[in-house]
Amino acid sequence: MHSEVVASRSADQRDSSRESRSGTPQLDAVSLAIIQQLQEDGRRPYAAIGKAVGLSEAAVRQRVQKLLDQGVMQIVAVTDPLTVGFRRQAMVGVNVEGDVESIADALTAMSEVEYVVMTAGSFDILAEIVCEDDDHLLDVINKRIRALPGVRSTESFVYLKLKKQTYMWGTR
Amino acid sequence: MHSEVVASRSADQRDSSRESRSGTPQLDAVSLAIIQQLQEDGRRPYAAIGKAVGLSEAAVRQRVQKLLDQGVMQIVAVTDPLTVGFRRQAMVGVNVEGDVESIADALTAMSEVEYVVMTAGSFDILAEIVCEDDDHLLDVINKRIRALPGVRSTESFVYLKLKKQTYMWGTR
DNA sequence: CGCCACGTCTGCGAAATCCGCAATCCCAGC
DNA sequence: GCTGGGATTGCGGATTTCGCAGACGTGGCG
Repeated sequence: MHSEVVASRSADQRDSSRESRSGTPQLDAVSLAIIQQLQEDGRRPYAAIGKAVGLSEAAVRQRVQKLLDQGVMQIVAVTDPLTVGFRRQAMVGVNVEGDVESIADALTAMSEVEYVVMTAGSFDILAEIVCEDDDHLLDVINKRIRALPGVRSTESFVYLKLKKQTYMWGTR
Repeated sequence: MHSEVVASRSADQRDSSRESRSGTPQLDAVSLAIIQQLQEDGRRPYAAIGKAVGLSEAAVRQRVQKLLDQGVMQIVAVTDPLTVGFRRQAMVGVNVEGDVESIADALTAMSEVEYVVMTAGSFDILAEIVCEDDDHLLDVINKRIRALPGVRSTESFVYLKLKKQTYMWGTR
């Protein structure tokens, strides 16, 4: 009933030969299993997680703390923006002349911008915007984003209906 | 030190005149403050939250449980896909002929698709895809998405660099 | 007005959980 | 074979969670 993870106890928690280029350590099967548990319920007690992954309560606690410290995961409350009073959302595609990264940084600094990613394709940057109403959205796009020096053009996609949003990376 | 929320105790926790059209109840200031606390740390103890928002431990516990039951928020672990072994991500814009929603549903059913939203603009649907490698990504886009009957065209934006991703709705 | 129903808040004791720490184990290097 | 570092375990003590009974405030109704 517990989908026990075997993983030959205390194998390679951090095998330095498997570091990704960004310096982020790879995760072993046990840590992955711990993350999965916490993706189902971020408040699940350490003892319960330990039983599921085959580790003691203290060991789970230690690994969770390390994962948090390393920034591999965070345990947070996520909400539906609509119920929290944000009624307009949009994805904005941005084309840039000159330094793309500095524009991306400028977008990152805006509190209405939830999500910024540099892409390959017909946009240089995609940014998701969360606003309270149409006026607010219009203001952010036309007055603030298009005003940035280096922004050549933008294209907006106003959200009509959010169909799916999961946080289950690795739970497949 | 605690940014106390006053809120004239036991005022309108759920004022039925302020229901949004979707039937989701509006949140009062105290619940919002609780959510903010949990957005900073999803495992923060109820007593600490209570001190911050001016409520007893039991009351906070009750409200959090209700927020979870109502689906207003969820407390989960979120990770950086890269560190969990997903090396390719892309946003895909989809154009549809016929029923948009049924295509959106089909995308929603795919485990590689993290995010599906119906939009106004030059795409009918935006979908975010999380894959293990290029082959996997290619397979999902060309074999699975473009094969859906009703999909007229797609345009892909492969992620080069994720600059920002927050879960702080309402914390502004 | 009195009364009741309903929802929320509080206080409190019992059970479960979290936390820190010292001891142990395991592997790699010398 | 010995040693060092990291991971794990076991264990009390402090803290937190949990369930529940009682209090409080509001609104409906005879």
